[in-house]
Amino acid sequence: MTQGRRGAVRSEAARISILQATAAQFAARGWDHLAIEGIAAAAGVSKQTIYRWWPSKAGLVADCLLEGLLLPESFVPADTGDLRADLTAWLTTVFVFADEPGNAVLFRSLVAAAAEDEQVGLQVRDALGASSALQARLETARALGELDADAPLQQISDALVGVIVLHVITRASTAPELPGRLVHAVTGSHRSPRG
Amino acid sequence: MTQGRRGAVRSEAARISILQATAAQFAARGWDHLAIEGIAAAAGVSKQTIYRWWPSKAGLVADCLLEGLLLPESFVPADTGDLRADLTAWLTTVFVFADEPGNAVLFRSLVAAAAEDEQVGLQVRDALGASSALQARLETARALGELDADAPLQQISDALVGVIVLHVITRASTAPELPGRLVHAVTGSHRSPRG
Amino acid sequence: MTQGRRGAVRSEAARISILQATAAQFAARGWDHLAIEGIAAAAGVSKQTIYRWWPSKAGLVADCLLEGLLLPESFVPADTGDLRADLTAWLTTVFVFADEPGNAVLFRSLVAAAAEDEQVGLQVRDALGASSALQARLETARALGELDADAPLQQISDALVGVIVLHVITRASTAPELPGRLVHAVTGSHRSPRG
Amino acid sequence: MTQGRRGAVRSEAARISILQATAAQFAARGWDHLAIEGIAAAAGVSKQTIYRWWPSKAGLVADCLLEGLLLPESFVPADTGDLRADLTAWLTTVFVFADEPGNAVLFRSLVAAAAEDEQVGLQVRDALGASSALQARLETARALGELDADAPLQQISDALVGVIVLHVITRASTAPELPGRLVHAVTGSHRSPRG
DNA sequence: TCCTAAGCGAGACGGTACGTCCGGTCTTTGC
DNA sequence: GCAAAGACCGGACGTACCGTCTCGCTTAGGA
Repeated sequence: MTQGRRGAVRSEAARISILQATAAQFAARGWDHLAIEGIAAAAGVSKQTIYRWWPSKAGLVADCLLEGLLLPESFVPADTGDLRADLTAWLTTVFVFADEPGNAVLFRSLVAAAAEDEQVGLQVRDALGASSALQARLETARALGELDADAPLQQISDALVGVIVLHVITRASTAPELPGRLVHAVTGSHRSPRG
Repeated sequence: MTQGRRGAVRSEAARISILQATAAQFAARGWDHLAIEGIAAAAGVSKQTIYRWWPSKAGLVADCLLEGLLLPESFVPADTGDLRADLTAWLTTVFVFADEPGNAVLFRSLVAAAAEDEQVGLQVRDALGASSALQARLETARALGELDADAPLQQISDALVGVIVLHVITRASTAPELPGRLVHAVTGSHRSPRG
Repeated sequence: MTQGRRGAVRSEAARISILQATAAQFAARGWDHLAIEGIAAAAGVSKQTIYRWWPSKAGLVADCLLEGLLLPESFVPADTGDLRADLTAWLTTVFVFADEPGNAVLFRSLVAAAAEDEQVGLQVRDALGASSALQARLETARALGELDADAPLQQISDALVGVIVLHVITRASTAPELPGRLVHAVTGSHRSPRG
Repeated sequence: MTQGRRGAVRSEAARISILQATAAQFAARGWDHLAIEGIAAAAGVSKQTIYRWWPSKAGLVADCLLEGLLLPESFVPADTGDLRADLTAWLTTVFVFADEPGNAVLFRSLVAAAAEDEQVGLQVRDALGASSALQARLETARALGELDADAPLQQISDALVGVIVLHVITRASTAPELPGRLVHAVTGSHRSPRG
């Protein structure tokens, strides 16, 4: 009944090995010194096996992001009932992680990769929480009246994620009070404190 | 009187030709297909002349930015007395420029270059107005009471520039109302309308 | 009684299809651009089916020669009673065939294949008539007294075939009188005309 | 006054090193396992330096032949006044050399290379003496009356060289009397012994 | 009638080499 | 002493085949 595809089946071991090697090399050498040959060698795989399944090194990186091999936790803001505190904590976490010397190269490389490939761009945006988790947190806050009913949630989350990206690009040093000020700037007083 | 250095002096013609060729190739082929050999050929210059004066292709791009060869006008927000309107107009200008098909590659490449090189990163940030012009406009607004006295100006401008960068990365399509909503998100109600 | 082998039997259709594809590809692309994958594709056969039955591409070519798929007629000298005339005619035929633009590649490739593989080497030699037909014609001539009783028949035929091979290798152009002169050189006056 | 070409000059060391490596690899691995990458590695040279100066591996081999790196002595027949003896000695020398186990691969590879490339073909023919030295010896013999005035010298030498090539191809074993019989066959009685 | 061995197509896999591009360095010549 | 021309070593690109190896199916004797 099944239409019966013939021929050997794709090697899952090879797939995993390739993605892990990609993640390792990407973190170690950065986006534009990332070499398919290097990945193949590190993965113990022939180049052709990579080219058979991925169109480019961008595709490899996008898949690594999908599998969570590059950004291990996917930065989910907590929900303690206090939106600003939660966002500040979340932003602090991201900044601390991104400023970790080992991760700085990784983050910059992610931005570079995102700039050169649409897939990676979207993946990075999601991985930084822009779409799902962060959005959800904002919606909760709006439902609870912490934000105005017409607050531009999408734009708020874009601003937050954008700030992270800009931070990565400019290699700005992070003062401890920065996340709080950023959250303050971005959430403004969409819910008037006096309201 | 002159302290007497002998030998030929640096050729200004070569310098200009190189930077112009860099700008042209950068816009045409993007950051990571930008080749020093290609620049040298297009500039009618030997590779050595490039390596003698610049340490890397990032340095070339940084110099192009400095000379305004890549972002011809440096996006300066107007000052009509209405901060939100001015910022919205400014943001619209930037988005329109960035979404121009010919400029999209350029912008993405700038982000990629910025991510890989600190010099370029800072240069890009300034070129997008984050430091000087945008900052000045915000200060004016604060002085006029459009913003609270303790409004986090630096963070507001970072959020705006960050949003631009994120927009470039994710290749998001721009709805006409988007700049307004972003400005709304970022300027929030730092000065309460009811205050 | 039968020693009992079970399982499907070798597909004659596949065998033929493979040899025909080999012959076609060999004539079209030459010996060292001859690809097993190409043969398999052209024959509508899997690579494994080829490797199951032949050890190498040389084996394939040798089999093609055996089946007469490469040198359709096996150049046989006529016997009109005049040895020199017969050999000249035969040599002319071979030269004309070999100089045919479509066949030149084929001949050169045959020599290349012969040089790299013993089986093919012997097969080619036979196909050019060195052993059987040519030899037989010389023996007839000797029996009739056209050649001395102690004429070195084997060496005469080797010289003739060798000249063909050299001609193929050097891509020499063929003057019409060349075959006659060669026959003259090689048969010399083993039977003295004055004798 | 000199027309003045600028830029670094071709490295003679590299040229020599490449040709020597080619000769070594060719003798060791044969024509169709001869790899440009292998030559480059053995010569301590980048691939580009090879491709800059030679169009193909055939060109490399042809140059090796020109420089005498493959066939060290260029097989010149002696002149003792006895043509047949000289040719027999010469042919014996060639056969002995070609049957040397180390040289057999070399000779076969030369034939293969010659079959695939015209330059190499002509070079091989010359190196085997067909054109100059052998021809000269035959002319001397004709002048002395050892050969008829109208003896087809070119064809005689072609037959001799052709026999060598055929010998190489068919991997025939060489009986000691073979060269004599071949010379007998080829020189026949162009000068009638009774004349 | 099953069982089992073999043939066969498809095709994934680790490799080797291809010929090209470009990086960064060095050398030669001319101004 | 700068600049052009350009050769050089090295590393990676993406492609083509190699020969081996599963897969899932078909074919054809023995049990």
